[in-house]
Amino acid sequence: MRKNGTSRIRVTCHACPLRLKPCFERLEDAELDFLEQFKTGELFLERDSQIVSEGTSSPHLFTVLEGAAVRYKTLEDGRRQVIGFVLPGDFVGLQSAVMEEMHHSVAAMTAMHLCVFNRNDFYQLYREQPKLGYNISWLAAREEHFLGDHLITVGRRSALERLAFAICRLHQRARDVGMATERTMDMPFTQQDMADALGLSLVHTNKTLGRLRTMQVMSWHARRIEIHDRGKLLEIANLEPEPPTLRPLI
Amino acid sequence: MRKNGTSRIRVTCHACPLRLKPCFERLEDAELDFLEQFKTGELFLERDSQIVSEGTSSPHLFTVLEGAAVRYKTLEDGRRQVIGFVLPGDFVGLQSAVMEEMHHSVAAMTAMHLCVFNRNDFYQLYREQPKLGYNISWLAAREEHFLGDHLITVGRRSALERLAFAICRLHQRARDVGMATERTMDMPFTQQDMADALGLSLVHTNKTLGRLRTMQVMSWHARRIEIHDRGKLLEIANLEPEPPTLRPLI
DNA sequence: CGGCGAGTTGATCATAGTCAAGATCTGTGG
DNA sequence: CCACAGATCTTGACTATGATCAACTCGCCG
Repeated sequence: MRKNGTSRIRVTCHACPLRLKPCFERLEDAELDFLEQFKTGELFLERDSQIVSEGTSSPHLFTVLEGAAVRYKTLEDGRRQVIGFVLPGDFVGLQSAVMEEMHHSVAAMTAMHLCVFNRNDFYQLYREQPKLGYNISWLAAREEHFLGDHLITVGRRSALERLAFAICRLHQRARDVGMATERTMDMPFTQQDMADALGLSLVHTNKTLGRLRTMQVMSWHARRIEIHDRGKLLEIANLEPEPPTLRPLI
Repeated sequence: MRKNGTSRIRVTCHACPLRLKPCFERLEDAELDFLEQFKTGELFLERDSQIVSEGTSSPHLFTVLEGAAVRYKTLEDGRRQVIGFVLPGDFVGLQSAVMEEMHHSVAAMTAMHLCVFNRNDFYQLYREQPKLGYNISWLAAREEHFLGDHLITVGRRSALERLAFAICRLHQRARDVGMATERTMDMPFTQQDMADALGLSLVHTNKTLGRLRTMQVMSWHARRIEIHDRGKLLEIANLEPEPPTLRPLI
C-alpha cells in the first residue's frame, strides 16, 4: 500500500493534523519511521459506518485522525450501553490486537479519517520500538481511567450529575483536540447515544437536559452544546477544571 | 532486598503457587530472570489494608499471588463504586506506573500475598523484555474488557441480572485460580461490596439475593456461596459457560 | 409537501432507594 | 466458656428516581 522510498515525506505527514496539537507528545524520528512502516494506509469512513464489531477479530487497528465514534456493547434484547466516546488521537482495536476478539463495537458518528495498522505487525512494535509499546500501555491505562470514571458515574451519580459530568469531560477532551471552543461544542452524538452512555432512558435524559437549561447552566440544541455557566456545571459534576495533559499518539 | 547470586533458585519460585495453575502462560527463562531482577520483594498484608490509594502515586507495582481485593472509587460525599474485584494473577498499579497517579484505590479484603515491583524500573521492562511489555498491554486489555462488561451490567441490567452476572463471572475467575470449586466459593467480599460494585443499595442487593435463593438458583450465607443451578444462573446472567483462557502472568 | 430522525413534554408505573428495626455472626476479653 | 460489641445480614414499610407509554414539534432533505 506504500513504497519505502517515499517514507521520508510520509513520516512528517503521519497523523499530521493531529501531531501539531499541543496535547500530543513528540516522537523520535526512528519511531515515526517505524510507524510509517507499521501503517498500512488511511481510511475515510461515512457517518454510521461500523469500525469494529463485538465478537469479531479485526485484522486492523486504528488511530483516529478526525471524526468521532462511540464504543458500545449490546445485550441480546437490544439494550445498548455506550462504553465511551472516541475522539481524534484515540486508539481502536487493542483488544483484537492482543486477544482473540473485540469485546465491544465501535461505530462512526461523523465522517471519519483513520490511520490503519496491520494487526499482524503489532508485536513487532514491542520488539523494535519499546517506547511505542509503552505508549500503547499508556493509552490502555488512560482508557481504564475513563472507564472507571464512567462506572462510578453510571453506578452512583444522579441523572443530573451524570449529564454534567459526561458533558464536562467530553467538552474538555474535544477542546484538547480542537473540536470545541471554550463555551461551545458541535455535538457529534445524539441524546440517545448520551442516554445509552449514562444508563438512562432517552426521555429522562432529555428532561434532565431541560433542567440544566432552566438552571441556565447549559443547553443542547440542534447538535450544538452551549455552556453558559462552566463553574456551575463543574460543581454539579463534582469536578475540578484540569489542564490538558501531554499524551502519546500512536 | 534480594541478592543476585540466589536468583537461579528464586526464578523457579517467582509467583510459584500461581505459575503452576494451568490458566497462566509459561515464560522463557530469560523473562523469568528479568522478573527476578525487576521484583523488589514480596509483601504480606492484613485484611483491610490499603494497597494503593486514589490520587497518590505509589512507587510500587504489584502482582497478586494470594488473596482478594477490591478496586474502588469514592465521591466526596462517601458514595462508593467498586470498579472491580482483584484476584490472584492480577496486576495492580499500571496507572501509577505510566501516569502521574492512580485513579482508583485498591483495598485488601482478605490477607494477601503480593509480589512487589519497583515503578522506576517499569520502562526497562519494555526495553529489555518486549514480550513482558506486550503482556502488560494484554492485561490492560483484559481489564478494559472487564470494565466494559461491568459498565453494561450497571447501566443496562436489572438487579437480578446484575447479581447473576457478577456472581457467574466472579465464580469463574475464582475457579480458574483455584479459589472456588464447581459449586461453591468462599466469598472474600461482603454484600456491601457487591452492592457497591453493582450500583445497588445494600438492602436491594440483599433482597435480590433472597429472590435467587427462593428460586433455588444460588445462596450466599456466612461468607459462602453455593450455586444450586448453574444453568439457570447463566441464563439469568445471559452468559455462555466459557472455558478459561490462557493468560500472561507478570 | 411529506416523511423521517431527533428532540420535547405530560401522565402513569415500577424498580430500586431510604429508613427502621431486629437477627445472626464473629472476634475479643474476662 | 460465656458475655458483649461491632459488623454483617435480613425483612418490612414507605418514598422517589427514573422507566415506559404516548403524543406532538421541529428541522432537514428528497
